Amino acid sequence: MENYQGDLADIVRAMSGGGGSGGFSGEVPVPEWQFPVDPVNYASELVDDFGDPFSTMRDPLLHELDMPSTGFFSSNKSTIMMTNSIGDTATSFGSRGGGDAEVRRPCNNIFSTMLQISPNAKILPISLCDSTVGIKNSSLLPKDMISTANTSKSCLVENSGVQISSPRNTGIKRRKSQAKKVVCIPAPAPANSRPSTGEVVPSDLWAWRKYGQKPIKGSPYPRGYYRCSSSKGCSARKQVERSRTDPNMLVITYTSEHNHPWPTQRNALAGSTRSQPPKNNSGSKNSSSHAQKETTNMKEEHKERGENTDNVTSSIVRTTTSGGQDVKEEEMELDLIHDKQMLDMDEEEREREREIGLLSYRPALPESNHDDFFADLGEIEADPLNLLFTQGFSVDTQEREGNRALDPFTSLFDWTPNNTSNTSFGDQSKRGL
DNA sequence: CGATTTTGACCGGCGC
DNA sequence: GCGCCGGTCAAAATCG
Repeated sequence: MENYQGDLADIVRAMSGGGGSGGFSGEVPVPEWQFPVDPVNYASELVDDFGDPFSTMRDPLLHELDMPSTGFFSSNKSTIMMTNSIGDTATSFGSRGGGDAEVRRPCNNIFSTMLQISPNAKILPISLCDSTVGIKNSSLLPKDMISTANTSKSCLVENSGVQISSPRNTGIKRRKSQAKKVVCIPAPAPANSRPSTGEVVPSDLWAWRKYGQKPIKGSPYPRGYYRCSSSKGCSARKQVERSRTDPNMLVITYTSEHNHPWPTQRNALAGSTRSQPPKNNSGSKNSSSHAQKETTNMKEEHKERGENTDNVTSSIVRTTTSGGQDVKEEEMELDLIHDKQMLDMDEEEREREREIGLLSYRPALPESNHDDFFADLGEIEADPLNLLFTQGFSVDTQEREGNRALDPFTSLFDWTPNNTSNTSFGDQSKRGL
């Protein structure tokens, strides 16, 4: 296994090549099956229009996820993208029986696994979460990529845990009868990078102000509560927590809608404007807070277990719900499906799933690079990532240039060295413009 | 000085 | 009714 810089290079190459116009396309042979369909046209199929109450919300992050030419993420509630950690092997998972999932393209990039579910498919996330099912149904998936499936699975299951499985949550949701949208993304930074808060949240164009943090029962990781500060009176909120099953993933739950357009200036800090913990611990607040303990413990735990906390994986699922009763029914149904799938496994399969769950994918990383991965990422940002986000994504560069003024995400991904103050993943200490 | 984070306290729903 | 728990409030600290 290569180190992460190498992996990232692969990722960039793969994505560029996959996009068909990337600068790296000539460097690495890209299998023809990587993009059997035109990415733009393909992505256009993913435009969500299923009556999703959030379809008009246009959350920048989610809009980002919709970026057609990137194939980066998909917020389509009927589409789940699973990616692996190295971007060199991929497959697509179908739901159990393969009936609901239409494998549109096996792909070979960082966002390697993408599948589109028929809008008619009633059961979405859980069935897709079942990595074992995917493995069973996939002849393309090497055994060593099982953990990749698990990474996604963990996330998706986490989604189910956040939004679906918890009876307590169901009560709360029913009480509030609020539509929620759950997004699972790879944690942009290892948990130990911000000891005081535990999380670095990928910023979007909204300005989020953190108004609370709570330890969540059953999860070693606290949950942060953010509200939109772009506009007074905006009721948009989000909750950010690290997936308890996959600490590499962040689960972001969006609640309510923005009642205002996107900020014209990017001052969004995604709830984390300070990259550095307080230098002076002698303040009235004890810096060795619960969150810090948690994240520190998590770091050490991962080290002990030899886990790579910097897994470059991503998985997105958007689950849109509205109305308490529907939510409850959906939750129950999904739980039943998942339980049934578990029951359907033979013992060996269950054992394998348990192993997967415990032993997530572990690329062999030089220990010295472990903690500094995202620092390294920042270093190479001006290189492949810059190319990635300023060029490599552009299947239709001219069109995107033309839309630049209208598309906040062109600036979001504009990680040019001269624009590092706007970078979100690596450095969130910078305030707004 | 304004914006933001931190964090303990408080509130309200739910289950027992 | 009580306790648990998630969500929110708000004062103090911090940062640029």
